[in-house]
Formats: sequence, C-alpha cells, structure tokens
Amino acid sequence: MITTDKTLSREKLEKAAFILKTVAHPTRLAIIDLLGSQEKMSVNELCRALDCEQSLLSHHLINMKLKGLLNCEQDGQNRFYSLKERDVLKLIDCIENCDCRM
Amino acid sequence: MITTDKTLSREKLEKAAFILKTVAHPTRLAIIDLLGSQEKMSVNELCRALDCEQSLLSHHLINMKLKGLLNCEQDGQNRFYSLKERDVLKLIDCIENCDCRM
DNA sequence: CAAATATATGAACATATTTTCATATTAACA
DNA sequence: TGTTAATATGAAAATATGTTCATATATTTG
Repeated sequence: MITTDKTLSREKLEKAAFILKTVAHPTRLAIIDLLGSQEKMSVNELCRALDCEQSLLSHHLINMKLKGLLNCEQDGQNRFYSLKERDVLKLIDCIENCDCRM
Repeated sequence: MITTDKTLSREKLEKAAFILKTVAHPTRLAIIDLLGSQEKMSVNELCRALDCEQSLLSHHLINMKLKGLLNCEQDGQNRFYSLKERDVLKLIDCIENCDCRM
C-alpha cells in the first residue's frame, strides 16, 4: 500500500499498536528492563527478581516471545530468555524522558 | 523510593506502562501521528481524516487528554486538540525502527 | 526408575478496554 | 427563539487481557 502523504498507513499503525500493547504492562516492562542489563535470565531468576508467580510469568514470557520481543534458549532444565531486539529499550527511555502527566 | 540498582522502580514501570497503554491503539496512534504534522485539529477534521465515528473518536480524545497526552482548546463550536508533548512522537519512530516481527 | 526441579499449558475466572447507540450540551445563526 | 452543527456523555454490549489454579511435560539426579 502506498501512502500518499507523510502520515503512517493503517497497517503500520496497527503493527505499532500491536507491539506497544505487548510492552504496555508493568511486569512485561520490568522483564524488558531487567534483560536490558542482564543479557539472559532463566524463568526462575526472573521469577525471583520480579516476585511474580511462575505460571503467570511463563504466560508473559511466552506471549512476548510469540510477539517477537524475546528469544528463548534452553539449557538443561532452564530456559533463558533474552531480548531479541535491544531497540525496545529505547521505548523505555522514550517514556522516561517524556513527561506526560499521569 | 530509592532504587538500589540500575533497574527501574515498580512505580516508574507502572507509570510507563500506563502511558504506553494509552498510546497502544491504532486509532490513538493515528491521532498522535496526525497531530505530529498538523499542530492542531478539530474533532471533525480528525473524524474525517481517520474515518472514525464521532462519538468513538471523542472518547479516545478525552481519554488521551485525561492521560496528559493531548491539549484541547475551544474555538466556537469546534474543539481543537493538539499534542501536549511532542516527545510522544519519538515513540512512534522508536517502534518504526525496531523490527520486532509480526 | 523414582523423586525433584524447572517450565509450560489450558481452562475458568476476573477485570479492563473498546465500541455502539441514544441522547445531552453548547455555540452559532437565521 | 428555533434550528443546525459540533462535540460530549453515559450506559450497555462486545471483546480482549490478565490472573489463578491444577496439572502436564521434560530434565536432572540419586
């Protein structure tokens, strides 16, 4: 589809919203934040760090992986999740510096 | 609250998620995108540009205003909405350039 | 192999968000 | 003042998301 002006196509907007939606959750943001400074972490490590119930965390992780945000690599009984694109970290900076009120 | 490491506080994460959630919708993203290149637009103009039902758009706009994303200024029977913080535009760039799949 | 540990799965439930529709409000103008 | 145009409001309905819980699967280790 060809956009005739400088405005984004509906398709792009939908894709962007889709990704943003995946990121827009405190726990998921925390996961991204942690993996920004830790390279890779097992579910258990994340569990402790985030004080989040195992199954719930698992749901989040799988969801994020599905949406292309995370990578997962198995090592024995552990699974290590990592950021697939460190670019998402910029989103956090972006928000941090943008002072919309609450 | 003092964060002892380089990780974001739960509070900050919650605030960030809150803002991201507001942005994470195709129509709302489109509004931001439009207002990025147009300074201010009336509800009607937005309606046409987005091909969005008046009342639905109104709900979105008021929501975005409430969350501190938009400004609104009245002129006669029109209300002109504008970005309160052009910084949110960076979010869109951010996403545009981050190629998570899907 | 049995037990323990790590993680995933799926269904049920709870909650939140989005959309629609009918109607209210406000301003302009004949 | 009555009518029209622009926008807002609120409740109901539709849909999506998040959470919990019980259980499954897979891996390691004794």
